Amino acid sequence: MNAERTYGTAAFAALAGVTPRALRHYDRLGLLRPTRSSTGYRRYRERDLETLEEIVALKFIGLPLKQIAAIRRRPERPFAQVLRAQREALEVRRRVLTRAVEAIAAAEVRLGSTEGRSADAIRRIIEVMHVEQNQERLIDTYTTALKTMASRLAAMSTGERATLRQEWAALVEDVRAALGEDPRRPRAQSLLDRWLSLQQAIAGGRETAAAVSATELRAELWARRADWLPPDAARTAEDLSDASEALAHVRALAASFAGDDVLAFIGRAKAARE
Amino acid sequence: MNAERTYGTAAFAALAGVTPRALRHYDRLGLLRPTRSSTGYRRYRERDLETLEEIVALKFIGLPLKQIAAIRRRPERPFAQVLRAQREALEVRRRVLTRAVEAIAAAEVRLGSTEGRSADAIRRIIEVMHVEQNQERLIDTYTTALKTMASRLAAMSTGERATLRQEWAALVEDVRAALGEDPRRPRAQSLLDRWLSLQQAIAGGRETAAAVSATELRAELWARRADWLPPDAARTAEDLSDASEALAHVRALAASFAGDDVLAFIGRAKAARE
DNA sequence: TTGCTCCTCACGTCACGTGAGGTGGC
DNA sequence: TTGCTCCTCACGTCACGTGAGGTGGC
Repeated sequence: MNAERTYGTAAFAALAGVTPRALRHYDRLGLLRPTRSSTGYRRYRERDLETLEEIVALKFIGLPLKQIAAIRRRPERPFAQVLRAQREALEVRRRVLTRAVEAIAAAEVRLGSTEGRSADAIRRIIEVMHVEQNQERLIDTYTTALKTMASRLAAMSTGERATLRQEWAALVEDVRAALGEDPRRPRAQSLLDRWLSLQQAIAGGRETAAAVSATELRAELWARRADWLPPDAARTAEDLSDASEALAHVRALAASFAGDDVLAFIGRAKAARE
Repeated sequence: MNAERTYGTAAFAALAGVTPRALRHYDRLGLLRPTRSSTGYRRYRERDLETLEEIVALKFIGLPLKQIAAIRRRPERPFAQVLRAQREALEVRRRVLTRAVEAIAAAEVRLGSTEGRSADAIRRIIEVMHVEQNQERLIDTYTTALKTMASRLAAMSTGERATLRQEWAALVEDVRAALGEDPRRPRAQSLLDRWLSLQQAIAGGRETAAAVSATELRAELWARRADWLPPDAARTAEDLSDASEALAHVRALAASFAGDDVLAFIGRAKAARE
C-alpha cells in the first residue's frame, strides 16, 4: 500500500520534456539520481520532477551543469551574485551577436547594391568588425577607468571627498578665469600642475587618467552610451561597487570635465610644456 | 633579389591578432596553408594576411570553419543566401538570450523583494521560461501559417486571387448583415460553410486554418509583433517567399479577420453545429 | 654551446547525440 | 517466445587551449 507512482526513463523524459539520454547524463553527473529497480532500471518519482524542472530552469539561463550541481548541493556564492554574473555574461554575448548581425546587414547592403561581389561583401564585414572592435575597446577602457575612480572615491573619508570636490571646483574656476592667457606662462603651467595632481588623486594610475582625459573618447562614448550605461541608475551604482555617493562624485567629475574650453586650455598648457 | 618578406608562425599570428595554435589549426583544415621552409617551419607571406582576415571575418559572423572552407573554395550556395541564413540564425540566438536575460531579471526582482529565497527565485525563472516558451510556440505556429498562405496565394493566377478577394469581401459583408440572427438557422450555417471553404482555399491544411482562426492567438501575437515581424516590409515580403503582392493579400486577409463581431458570429455558428 | 622558436602528437572542453552490443520485462 | 525497453560503453561534435616530448636556428 502507499506504493508511490514511478516512471521509467523514457516516460519520465517525455513528462519533463527532455531526452532519456539527458536523464542518464544528469544521473552520471550526480545532478539527479533516481532509485534503481532490482534489475538496474532507473525509477523516477513524482518529486524528482521538481528537481528536474529546477535543473532545466538553471540550464535555461545558461548555467553549466557543474555549477548547477554546486548550487543545488549548497551554493558557495549567494544566489543573487550568481544571477547577476550570469545576466551580465549573457548581456555581453548578446552584444557580440548584435555586432555580428550588424556586420552581416552591412554586407548584405553592399552585396545588393550595384552588383556587389562576395569579396566586396566580406571586405565590408571586415570594416564593420574593426570599427566595432575599436568601440568595444574604448568602452572597456572607459568603464574600467570609471570603476577605478569610483572605488578610490569610495575608499576616501567624507572629509577627503569634500576637500577634493572643493579643490576641483576651485581649479575649474581658476582655469576659466585664465582662458585667454599664454599657456607657456608660469600661471598656466601652475594650473596644469594642479590639474595633474588632482587627476592623480582621483584616477590613480596614468592609464586611467589618460582614458578619462581624452576628449574625443568621451564624445564617442557618450554618443554610444546606450551600449555601456545600464538603463537604471540603481544598477549603475551597484556596478560601480559602491553606493550612490561615489557615483555622484563621478558624475560631478564628468560634468566638470565637460567644459571644452577648460580642457582646451589644459591641452595647450601641456603642449607648451614639452 | 625580389625575396618576398615572410613571417614565422608566432610573428604572423601577432600580426593578425590570432594565436599560433589557431594558425596550425587552419593549416591542418586546409583553410590557410603556408609554404614550408626546408626544415619544416611554416612561412607566411604578406598575401596570406588577406586570406586570414577573410577567415576571421567569416568566423566573426559565426560561420563554422568547414563552411568557411567551402565558401573560399567555391561557394555552393550564393553568398547572399549564406548571409541571410546566418543573420537569421544569429537573430534566433539573440532572442533566446533576450528571454534568458528577462527570466534572470524577473528572478532578481523576486529575490530582492521581501527576503526572497533562492528557491522562490528559481520558481520565478521557471514561470517566466514557460510563458516565453508558449509565446515562441505561438509565434512559430502563426509564422508558419502565414508562410503557407503566402506561398499558396503566390501560386495562384492573378484572376484566381481577384476572385478570392471578392468572395472574401462579399462573405464578410454578408456576415455583418446577419450578425443578429440565430446561429443555428440554415442562413448562419450556410455562411459558416462559405467561411470554411474560403479558409480552406487560402490556408490549405487544417492546422494552418486553426492557427489563423484562433482569436486570442492573434491578439497575443499582435501585442508582441515586434518579436516576430521583421522591421521593414521589404524583408518581410522576402521572408514570405514571394513579392509584395502575396504579402498584400495576407494583410488584406488579416484586416478582414480583424472584425471581432464577425469572428464571434462564426464562432457561435460553429458551436451550434456540434 | 645555449636559449629560443618551432614542430607534432594527443588529451581536455561541454552537453549530450548516436550507434553498438547485450540483457531483463511484459 | 517475441518484440520492446532499458542498460552500459564509447566515439563524435567544435575550435582550439594546454602540456609533453623532441629538434632545428641564430
